Amino acid sequence: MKTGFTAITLADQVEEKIINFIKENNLVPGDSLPNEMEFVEMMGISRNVVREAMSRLRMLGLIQTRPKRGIVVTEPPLLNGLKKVLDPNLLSIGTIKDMMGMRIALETGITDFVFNNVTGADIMELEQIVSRQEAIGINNLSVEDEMLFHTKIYKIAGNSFILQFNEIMHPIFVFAKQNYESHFQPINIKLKEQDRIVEHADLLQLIKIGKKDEYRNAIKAHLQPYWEFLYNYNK
Amino acid sequence: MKTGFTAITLADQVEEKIINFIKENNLVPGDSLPNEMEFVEMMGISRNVVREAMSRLRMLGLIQTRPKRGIVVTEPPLLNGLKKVLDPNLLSIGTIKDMMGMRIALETGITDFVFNNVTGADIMELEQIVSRQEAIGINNLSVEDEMLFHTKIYKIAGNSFILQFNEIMHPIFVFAKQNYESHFQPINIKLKEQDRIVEHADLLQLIKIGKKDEYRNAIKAHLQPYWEFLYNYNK
DNA sequence: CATATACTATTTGTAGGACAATTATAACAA
DNA sequence: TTGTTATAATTGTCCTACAAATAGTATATG
Repeated sequence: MKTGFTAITLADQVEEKIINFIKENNLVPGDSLPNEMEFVEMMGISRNVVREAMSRLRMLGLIQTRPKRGIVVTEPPLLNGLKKVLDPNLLSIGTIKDMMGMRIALETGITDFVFNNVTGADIMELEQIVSRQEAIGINNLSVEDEMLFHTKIYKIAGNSFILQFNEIMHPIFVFAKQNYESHFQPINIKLKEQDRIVEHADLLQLIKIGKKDEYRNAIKAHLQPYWEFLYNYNK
Repeated sequence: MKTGFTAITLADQVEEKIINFIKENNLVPGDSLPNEMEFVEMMGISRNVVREAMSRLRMLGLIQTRPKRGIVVTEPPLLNGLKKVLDPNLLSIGTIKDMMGMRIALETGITDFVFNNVTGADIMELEQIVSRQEAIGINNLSVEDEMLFHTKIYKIAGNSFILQFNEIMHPIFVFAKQNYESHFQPINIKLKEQDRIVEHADLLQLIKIGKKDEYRNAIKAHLQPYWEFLYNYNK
């Protein structure tokens, strides 16, 4: 049985042609595109097909369309597509594991940026986050609590693309954490057996005393259990 | 003048509803969706609108559609959308700079993975790449030549998502490199004034002798000029 | 009985026409 | 000059029709 094959539709081709049209004519955000009927005539196809293609580009944020005004090129938000597609239910464990790996690489990789940019005010904010989390108790931390600390770290790094990427990865982290904890419940039992777990307080301390290399190792140790766990996990 | 506002169309809403339908019913790759006409009746809209929404999901790789068979959920390739949208002409310098920053963070961040996974065969392959590049001469390296070395590093890291991401970022790297070199031509003049440039041969040497921390600093030094350059660059 | 072939019905793919909704532009009025 | 109104152009939505592909069934064939 033939499987997986999907025909290339006219909409697919027209979508590509329109993207090429933008590139070949060096259009930049703010420039106008020909209107729907002009594309219809240019390509000898029906308006429906043009509209399907435009609808795609519109969703990606590559164009904006308004009655009478026509079609205008816009600066696309880069991660629109990824956001819509990133549902752990639809992804293989291998993919989820790779994404957690990417997250680890990213968060260790921004260490230099973090240490370059961090201010006294940042540290104060981190201290507040940590003390609030200690009040809650490490065993009761929700994923959102957990996220607060990391998001602040990303903000200090000062790269809005990375920040955005991290936000979008959130469902993956939720998935990894929930499944991890449902296996090693309660999580702290498992962790007490090992060397003491790396907590946010430890990470903050390393930032405060400027131990960059130790921080890099610590943040990795903080995240890696979830990644390693995914090796043995079956959905 | 009102600007930037784009109406929320029916297609936008239907797209969202279909995605929610998949999530709420816990559909996984291989499961079937209701066909077009069923959605038409469910939502009281025209078939055109449903088709626009489906066309979007199809583009993202979230579904496959075939006559008679209907609509089937598929595991989405995560970066379909990003790939279509990533054209340096359409992006602000700030965004491009952030993406280069992400690349630097990623490539430094995978250092641990690289050193954990690297084999003798990998090193031999890297040696071949480096010696070929030295034959060409560092000043004559095309972006594609340059890329060969880095792509191999990413492969060693063994994370296909990161590898894919790097491939998609290629246009950004081309843009950064070309503009950098058109400012400091020839690039080597500029670099000779500084401490000796970090070349692929140096990176390879550090891998061979297992100097992980030095490698991490070196790979950063190797890439950072492009990133810093973007600060002062105006399109 | 097994296997290949042809048929049928269903569903997506494409086309074209009609009208509604929106709004940039022009024309006009104050 | 400024504000209002009319207009015309363009996208947004709906509808109908048919083409193309194909899963499933029926039929023919060895």
